[in-house]
Amino acid sequence: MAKPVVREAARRRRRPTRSGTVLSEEIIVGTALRVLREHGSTGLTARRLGAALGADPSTLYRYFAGMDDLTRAIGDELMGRALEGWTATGDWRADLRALGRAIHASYLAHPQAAVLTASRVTGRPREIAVDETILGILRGAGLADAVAVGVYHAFIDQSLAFAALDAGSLALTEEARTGDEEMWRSTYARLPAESHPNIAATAELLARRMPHSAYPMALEMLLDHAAARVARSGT
Amino acid sequence: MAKPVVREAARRRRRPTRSGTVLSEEIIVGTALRVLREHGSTGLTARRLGAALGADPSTLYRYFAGMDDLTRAIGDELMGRALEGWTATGDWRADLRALGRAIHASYLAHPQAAVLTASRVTGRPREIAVDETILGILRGAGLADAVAVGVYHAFIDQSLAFAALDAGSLALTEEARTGDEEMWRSTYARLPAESHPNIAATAELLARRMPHSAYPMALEMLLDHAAARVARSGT
DNA sequence: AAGGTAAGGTCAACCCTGTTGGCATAAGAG
DNA sequence: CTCTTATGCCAACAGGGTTGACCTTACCTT
Repeated sequence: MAKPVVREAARRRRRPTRSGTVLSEEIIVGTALRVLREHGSTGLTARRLGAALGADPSTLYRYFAGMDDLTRAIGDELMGRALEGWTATGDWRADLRALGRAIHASYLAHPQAAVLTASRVTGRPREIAVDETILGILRGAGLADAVAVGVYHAFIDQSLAFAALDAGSLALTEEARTGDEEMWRSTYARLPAESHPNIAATAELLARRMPHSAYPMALEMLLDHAAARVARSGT
Repeated sequence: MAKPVVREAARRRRRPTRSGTVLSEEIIVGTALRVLREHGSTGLTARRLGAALGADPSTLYRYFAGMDDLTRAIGDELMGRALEGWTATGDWRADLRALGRAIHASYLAHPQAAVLTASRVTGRPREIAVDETILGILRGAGLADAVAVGVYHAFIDQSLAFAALDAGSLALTEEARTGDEEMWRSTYARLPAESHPNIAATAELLARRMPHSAYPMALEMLLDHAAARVARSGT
């Protein structure tokens, strides 16, 4: 690595780019989110981001080790925003539900960015803060460590996995205006009842439900499971 | 599109490539799976696949509209394999559990391919066959259509979402031998107890559990939920 | 069996991508 | 005020998907 990246905290000199803007990790990540929204999940390129920042593409390598490193920073930003829009109440079940929805919503607020990042563990500070919070809620509810870790694992993986999946269709819909509901109606509703009796019988219900996320339902299932464990540990 | 793709069924002439092999969608998809396994989830390129097939990269465009189209065909292949390794017994709960595990296992058998495809709905024939099967199991169990569609939605999305997530770490581990468990131990176990008391208290449990999939647990939660609905509908 | 049609393999070229080494310049330390 | 060096810029590299033109040969028709 000929050009070692300087940590944001240790950054001293702030030299403006040719177009006048002064860069920072924060500004770069924010601009990357905008570029992703405008150009789709595959539209974030070093050249395009450089142009959006008014800087040479290679300048990015002064702030991130590569596009992959930048991608993880974007993911951490979404995690951070999820935690910002959440406050503890003391009711573990309500808190966990709210946190799950906050994570899901934070990623879905930037579907194109979520597609890139949601299926990756970043190991960055704000993701770790979320993990700490979840474990705190579960242990605070009275679950034994082993059980808390199990529920935590299912919770975070489920939240991220659904965020990635749901963001995928959302981003796709916005990129190519195919209309997902239309796809369901056009593809699935046309299947003959002889070969696909079950799809044919439920085509209308499918078309109405599939464009929406199954995450809320999965989240409630997880909360039910956790509640059962909490009740058992209480006796 | 100057070169319209000929549907596989309508393909008449089978002209061997320069190196002698005769192409087909099946051979291309199979070779793509091999290339993915050998070169990682980002290692499937038109040029590399062409070389592996002993054909010019542009030949691929006679069979698929583009790399994206090929990607969806790969995903459908994995779905097809999942359904092949599954047989109905008549016990809805056992059948659904087995099918979920078959889907999950089929994708994880090709982690690099799964990363590319699991977060996408292909709308291709074998994916539709899986959907039809799931709905058949649930309706056969006696669930009302609206409930069956809801459980189906959660089931298929959960299975695909976890497949994508789990494949991600699996593919990553195989690509860059970083060792995911090591990452957990090195990053999370080092956090000071003052700032991260809950992670610190459960670090060992986390390191042991996080490298494994949370899908089995999530699947059982879904089956419990479905069983409750079946019981209610029976009364 | 001969001939025509076009499917399908090949080639060269296009513009895109991430990334890097060398260079220029100005910010901030002393 | 000077010096160091962080930081922005430039040019270039290898490799990516994709396409239009070309050629060859498998197959259908006669």
